[in-house]
Amino acid sequence: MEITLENYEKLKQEINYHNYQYHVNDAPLISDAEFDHLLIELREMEAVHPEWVSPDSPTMRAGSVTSEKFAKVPHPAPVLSLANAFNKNDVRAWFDRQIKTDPQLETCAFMLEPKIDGLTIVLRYENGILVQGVTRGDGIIGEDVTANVRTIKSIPLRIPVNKTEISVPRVLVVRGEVFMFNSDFEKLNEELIAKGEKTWLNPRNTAAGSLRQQNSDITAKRPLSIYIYQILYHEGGTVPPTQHDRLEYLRELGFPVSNESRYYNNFGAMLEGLDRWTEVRETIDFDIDGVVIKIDDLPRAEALGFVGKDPRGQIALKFPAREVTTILENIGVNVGRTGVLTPFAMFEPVVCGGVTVSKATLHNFDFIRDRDIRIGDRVLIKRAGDVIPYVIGPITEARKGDEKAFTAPETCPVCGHKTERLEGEVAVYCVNASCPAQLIRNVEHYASRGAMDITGLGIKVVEQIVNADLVRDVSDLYTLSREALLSLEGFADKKADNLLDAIKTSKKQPLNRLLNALGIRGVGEAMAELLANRFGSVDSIANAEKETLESIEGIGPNIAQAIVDWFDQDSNKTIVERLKHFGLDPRIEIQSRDSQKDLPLYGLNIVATGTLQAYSREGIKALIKENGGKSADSVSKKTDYVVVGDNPGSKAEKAAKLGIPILSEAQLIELINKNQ
DNA sequence: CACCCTCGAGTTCC
DNA sequence: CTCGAGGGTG
Repeated sequence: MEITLENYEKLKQEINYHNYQYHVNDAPLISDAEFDHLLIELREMEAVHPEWVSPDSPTMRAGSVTSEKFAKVPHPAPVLSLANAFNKNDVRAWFDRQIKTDPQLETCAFMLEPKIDGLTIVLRYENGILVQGVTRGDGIIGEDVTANVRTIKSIPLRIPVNKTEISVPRVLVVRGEVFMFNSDFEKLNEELIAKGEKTWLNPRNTAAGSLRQQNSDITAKRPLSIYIYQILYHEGGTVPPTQHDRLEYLRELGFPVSNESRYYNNFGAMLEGLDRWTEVRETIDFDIDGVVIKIDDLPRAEALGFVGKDPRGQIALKFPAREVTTILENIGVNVGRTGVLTPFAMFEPVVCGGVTVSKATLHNFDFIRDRDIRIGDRVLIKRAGDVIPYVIGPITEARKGDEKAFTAPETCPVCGHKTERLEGEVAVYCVNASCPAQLIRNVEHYASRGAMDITGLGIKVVEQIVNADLVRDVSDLYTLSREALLSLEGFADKKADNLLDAIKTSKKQPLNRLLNALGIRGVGEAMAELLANRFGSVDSIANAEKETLESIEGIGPNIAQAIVDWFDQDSNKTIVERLKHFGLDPRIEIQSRDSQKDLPLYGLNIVATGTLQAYSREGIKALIKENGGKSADSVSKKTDYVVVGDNPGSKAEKAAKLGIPILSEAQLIELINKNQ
């Protein structure tokens, strides 16, 4: 059965009905085996969507749960869930409702706390000794995982940990969230990779799996952490009546308590305080899926009562999910300009990080095999750097058995030619030199921004002119006539003229751009620039010996060979000749190293990131190079400065981590002027 | 030879 | 952004 909320509810009802027939009417309609099968299916759905599980789920019923792994333990007080808010308006509406019930709340104080993406755990202390650790379960009854909980090093086995003067209630039951720090998670996965074992999908997944280990020795090896945030129950002694004092009290007893919680003495301040969390989410070392807003005065909050299972005195402001699951419907294959076949995932559209995504690259066929991704799988998706969708891996627990493995196609999906896998390479190639897909991608690359920068010649138009047989290689672009373009769909005078104009203008592009545009294997923006500065013309590169090329720093035997091979091919010789014939033969003065020496940025590696004000990305790179600096695209230890604009991404973070000085645009210009 | 860095190539959505 | 491959270094 497909995993949808509708099916889930239907299945739940069905099971509850059979349960009733069996236990109440004593007249079962189906066999025990069939009943168990339904339960298993339900549990699979719940494994994928834990958020669907409500107390009326048959899997939550004590005794009916077939999992015999852990003993059932009733909680001393309900372990409640929270109502959700998705924006500040929801928060306001929530508070307005509470004021109606209790007008004196108008001036009340609040706590904001991280809503950690982990697993709720309830810890029971008797006479200061940890006696039991229980999962949340349905909120009424949980599972005894004491042995596993004991292995979490930050959980005190005895309280108070060091301040003996604090009195502890005879029985103290606290609630916390078990999770894994992102850094610990990454380290764990690195170790698994080193051992060649399967990696975990995400910290939450790992924490959940670790806590449900039968063998607590395994749990002990997992770097689990916990933050405590609630006193669920106590017998004897007194506990502070406000949330912020309680957190302080818990901290003094020796419990780990998050440092991110904040106190606000009125609603307006709290509302403003919510803004802080966007940044907190970025910077802290653990995943949070929201902020919990709590009325600080706990007796008052409790007096508000409940909506269903949710206490009215608290609400969770949920962030848009960054990681979501969806069904992998199919795997498609693209053909790149080099002939590389690249698989991509087509999945049921889902909202991830605020936008709907339906496709993501799968990089290569080994990636699919190594992660064991199958068509029909429920897969975990995230937006890498919050932009590009990325398939983390399959949720194997949700498998039903009809998922299909995927293997690299033996023929090109576009031209049908046999594919090949080169020795020692991961990529699978379509080796047909005249594969139309390759031609289209090739022309697209030629016209692209880093290359000849022909505006108006995007993938769609390239497809049109190639399919109409107007262009068989890039040199044909310069033979395009107005009439021919006008015969294409969507082309009128204006569009045709603009395109012809842009093509004509491209004849004046400098040597480095033309070299990049040719699409020689291994020669991109950076290599093209290197070659241009060393050789000065296309001909001089074409005539260069392999050894000469190899002697250049940054060019090794492979790239040197690729360059020689490219210029050896007759079809390419023709292209170069024709381009020259149409007036494309850029030359530049060969640069010696010494001529750069006096420039203000000589010897400096500079990376630009974020949206800049005065310069475009291209512009700032040119500025850096004009002044003798090197402009790279990624930050490393060798980077001297990072120029940061608005909305910087991970590069700015990495720079901060490595202690690399950060410059604004203005500071860069200052640096240039100062050194002149 | 292992490791780090850089580059190239393919990619998503608005 | 991610991955693979090429190049350089200790």
